Amino acid sequence: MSSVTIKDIAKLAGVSHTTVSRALNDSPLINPETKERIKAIADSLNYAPNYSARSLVLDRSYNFGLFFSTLHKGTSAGFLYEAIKGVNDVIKDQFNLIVRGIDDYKSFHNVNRKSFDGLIVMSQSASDQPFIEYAAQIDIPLVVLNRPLDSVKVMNLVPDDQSGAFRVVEHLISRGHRDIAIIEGKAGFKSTEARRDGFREAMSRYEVPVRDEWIVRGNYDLESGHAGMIVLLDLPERPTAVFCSNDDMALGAIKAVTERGLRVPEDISVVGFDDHLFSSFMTPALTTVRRPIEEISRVGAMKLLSFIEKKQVEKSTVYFHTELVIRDSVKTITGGTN
Amino acid sequence: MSSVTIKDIAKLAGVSHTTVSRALNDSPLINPETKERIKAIADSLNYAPNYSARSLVLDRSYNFGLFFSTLHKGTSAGFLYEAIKGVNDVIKDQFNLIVRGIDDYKSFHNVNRKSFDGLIVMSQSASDQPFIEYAAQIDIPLVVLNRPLDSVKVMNLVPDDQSGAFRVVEHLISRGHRDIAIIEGKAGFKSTEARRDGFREAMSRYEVPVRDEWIVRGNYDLESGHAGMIVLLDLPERPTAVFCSNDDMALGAIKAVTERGLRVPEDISVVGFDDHLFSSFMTPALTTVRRPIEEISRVGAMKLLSFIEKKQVEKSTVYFHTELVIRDSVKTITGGTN
DNA sequence: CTGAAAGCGCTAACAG
DNA sequence: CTGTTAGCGCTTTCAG
Repeated sequence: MSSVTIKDIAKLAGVSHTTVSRALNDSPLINPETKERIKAIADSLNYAPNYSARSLVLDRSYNFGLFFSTLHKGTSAGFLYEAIKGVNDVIKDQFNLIVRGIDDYKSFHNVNRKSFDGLIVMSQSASDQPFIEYAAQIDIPLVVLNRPLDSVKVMNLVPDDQSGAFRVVEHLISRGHRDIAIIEGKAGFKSTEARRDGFREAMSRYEVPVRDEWIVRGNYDLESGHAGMIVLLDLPERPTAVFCSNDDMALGAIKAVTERGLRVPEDISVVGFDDHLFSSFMTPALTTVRRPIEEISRVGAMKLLSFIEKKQVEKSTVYFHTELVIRDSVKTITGGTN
Repeated sequence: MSSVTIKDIAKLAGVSHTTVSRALNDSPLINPETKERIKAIADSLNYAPNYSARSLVLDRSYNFGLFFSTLHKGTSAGFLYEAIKGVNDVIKDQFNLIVRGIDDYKSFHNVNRKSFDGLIVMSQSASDQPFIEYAAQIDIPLVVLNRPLDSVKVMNLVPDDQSGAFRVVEHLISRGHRDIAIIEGKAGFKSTEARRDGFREAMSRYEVPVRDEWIVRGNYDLESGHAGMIVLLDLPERPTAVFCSNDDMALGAIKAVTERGLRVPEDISVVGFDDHLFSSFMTPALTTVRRPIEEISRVGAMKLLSFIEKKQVEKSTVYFHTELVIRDSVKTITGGTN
């Protein structure tokens, strides 16, 4: 039961272990017949290479790190799911997919070229800036997804949140809304800013005034959307539409509306951002913006793979198109501008 | 920039690399002063051990495999999320958490003691039976979560789906329902059977007749819940309550009800299973059963950890309590039995 | 308390 | 086409 090595095979085949190594690695300079013979023996012995030994000599770990800002707080299930799915689809079983929360590290020392052939950072907040800078500095093949970086030069794949937010707010305006509120995302998240900027851009482009009391803070979770909507509903002058910075908060917001005996979209319109799996099944189905996390992850994994193979990295920022998804949570107000 | 080894440290410290190794591993038989000196040098050099080398000699990989039946189909985002969170919380950074879909393997050869110190299989269907049998046979520390096994003897941690289903159906009955339908889960999943059994158990215990046309198939996704409810709604005689075998299907089912201009729970009651994160925020908030995946994963990881440390495995089946969560999706029918 | 030497399993010159 | 030899970085006897 104890594991078989190339030496065992060598003995049985009557050759040197070097020949076995070459045969198993499909070296061209080896007799096709002996190669087959060796492979047959290896098969019959259920030989599996010792990756630690191979890693040691080849200086490759066969590890692919997928690092999230955190695994405890702020990461939504759908987000984790799409990212893992996207990356896994690409690497299959050529690499080990190692999932990590950056905030689980006390020290980054053990994150290095020896332990990881490459790193994908799924960045959700500026909190992982030190890690990204560390990774960039040790010169490990690296791809940073989701959060646009300014300082560090790396391969950076990000959704175009701002234009997505712009389009969904533009959509509200086109349906005749002029009293539009925003429930913002978590403070410090770049996406929070980008979505707010898209909101403001649309408002100013169409010359719709922004009212301070209609800007409320959230933190991307259900509860904060719920709480935020209550604040808005309690205002003397209510908005007719609310842009929630993600779908989770939109769900919480709609709950708050319902609890007051009001209805979406009849009494107040609500839009979200992300297009979660459940968003089309809510009542009403949620108008939102689709952020292609799975696609970004897939492309990120492919890029990283090619960096590793070519032993050379590119550095650039690539934006991925976000898409307005129109459903039933927005009411058309007569006298609309469109 | 090229990485520093214990030999480099040895040279600087004026000792042998053996001594460095011992110092860094906190061997007791070493002079405390030299130990400190060596550690200081190691720190200043940013030394990080080469895990491939250490693995080779120690015959440990530091890899912890978390294997799902599939990563493509059938695994819900929340499920993946809770499992990863639970396991990660336990192993922190002592191990690499390697996430895998069993159906991504062409051959299991590379899953062995050399590559993994231990395995957690999050089993969702009988399709991974061959894998589990393989793992049991190579005698690797192993824990199987979520799906109850009959043949193989391993450490098996599972939610008590049947009693959960029993309790939620009992709840329907206690609220006066006697016309109760079920939308079943994916065929071939053990959980589908267990929940069906709990349903039947409650029905027979309280002597409520089960009607064939009120048993409809689903496959655990939103769409199938939607489709299943349409079938039920089109029946000449409708049930007053529907037990959906998971929350995703309940969401789809409620959508179908709403589309018909009917309301939950006024016109028809709906309950689910799983207690997804969003279930309390649906309208109406969903009555369901909580399945403690995160807890099961956490306990599973702890067990596996101890197997690895003690170099000895236990084999038994442990059930985890599922919990009825009462919310607003069930109407009380007057003349109820309770 | 410390060092010399061996070896984990594998690949890669270098010779033939 | 094949074998000999060395060595990847680390831990562990075995001697001092």
